[in-house]
Amino acid sequence: MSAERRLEGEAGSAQERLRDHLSARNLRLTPERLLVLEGVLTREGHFDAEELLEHLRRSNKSVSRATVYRTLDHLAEAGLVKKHHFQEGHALFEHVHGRDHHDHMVCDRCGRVIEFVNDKIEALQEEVCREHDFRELRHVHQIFGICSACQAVEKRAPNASPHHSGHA
Amino acid sequence: MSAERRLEGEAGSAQERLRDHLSARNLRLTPERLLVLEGVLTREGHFDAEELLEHLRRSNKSVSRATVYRTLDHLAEAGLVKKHHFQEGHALFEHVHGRDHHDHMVCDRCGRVIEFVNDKIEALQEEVCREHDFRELRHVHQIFGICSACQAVEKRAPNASPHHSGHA
DNA sequence: ATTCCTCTTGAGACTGAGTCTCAATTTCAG
DNA sequence: CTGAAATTGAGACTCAGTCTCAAGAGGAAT
Ligand SMILES: [Zn+2]
Ligand SMILES: [Zn+2]
Ligand SMILES: [Zn+2]
Ligand SMILES: [Zn+2]
Repeated sequence: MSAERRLEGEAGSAQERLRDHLSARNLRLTPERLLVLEGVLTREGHFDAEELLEHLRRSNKSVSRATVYRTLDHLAEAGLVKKHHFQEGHALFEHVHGRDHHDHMVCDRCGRVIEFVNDKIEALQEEVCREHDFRELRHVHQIFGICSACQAVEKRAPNASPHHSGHA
Repeated sequence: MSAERRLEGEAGSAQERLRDHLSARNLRLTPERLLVLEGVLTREGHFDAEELLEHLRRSNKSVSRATVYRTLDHLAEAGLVKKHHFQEGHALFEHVHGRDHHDHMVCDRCGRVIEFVNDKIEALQEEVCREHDFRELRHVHQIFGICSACQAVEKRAPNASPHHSGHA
């Protein structure tokens, strides 16, 4: 299974990174934290904490809710996952270990997520921060609108929408 | 007082816009909704719902919590305010009637909000959308990090934070 | 192995923003 | 006026996330 392979392929260095992050703070790499890391690495796209918790329970790798939340924060600090507050009352995570930075376009109709990177925008952002003596730690850049497919559908049937399943 | 003047100066058209928005949906422009609108227009910068509620109570223009939240959503739909989810569990509003578009930098330490506009970034965004045949309706561009003041504090006392009262 | 100190865990209580319910009230078109 | 439909407020409720704290590791030093 590809998730398993991915885990094997990358787990070594992700674990290493987590271990380094923790030990630098006199924290310990516990079995529970490893279970959460493993769970995170096998999730695709954007997921929330409860979803991860449920996934761990189903796979008989149960970890308490408190530990999941606590560990996700550690992983975020270690730069292994990103935590987004896209909508209210619902933080979403994505694992970013070994992935390049990217931003998102989100279709209001079907929910499709398109990733994009634009080096010029990234550079201009840095410039803006410099101008304000602001030390950037991260950014959220999302463009909402209607994707190509939904525009086509609208043109032909001004009502229906090609319901794109699950968040990407 | 400038807040009063501002209110008089703009209230007419803001009310008008709200009335139009509501009547188009068979909703009513009630005294309560007007109180909330008035409160919103006199707030500076970014504020949260509880702050507004408290403000209304202090000015003897009390409106229930439910109505404040409900009305803020109407105002957002009418394009009179913007609702931001900078941090989790804490929506911030700003009134945008008659204001130009801008994006935000948010300090992780003290919560200060700095507004910025960069025409080049805006243009590049349009370009990215064109490339993907994506029709933009709106965007969220937030840069998180450490503001100038908090950087200074950190340098001198690596712990404390200049708890910035009331978000800017 | 034993000690000792610190970190970690999990169950569940708790918090706080925001929503919902519903009876009483207001609005407004007819 | 009158009545249907919208609105309100008090407070119960939800839900994500945090906190508490007693019990359970980890691990360094002896
Ligand atoms: Zn970016
Ligand atoms: Zn779409
Ligand atoms: Zn912008
Ligand atoms: Zn600051």
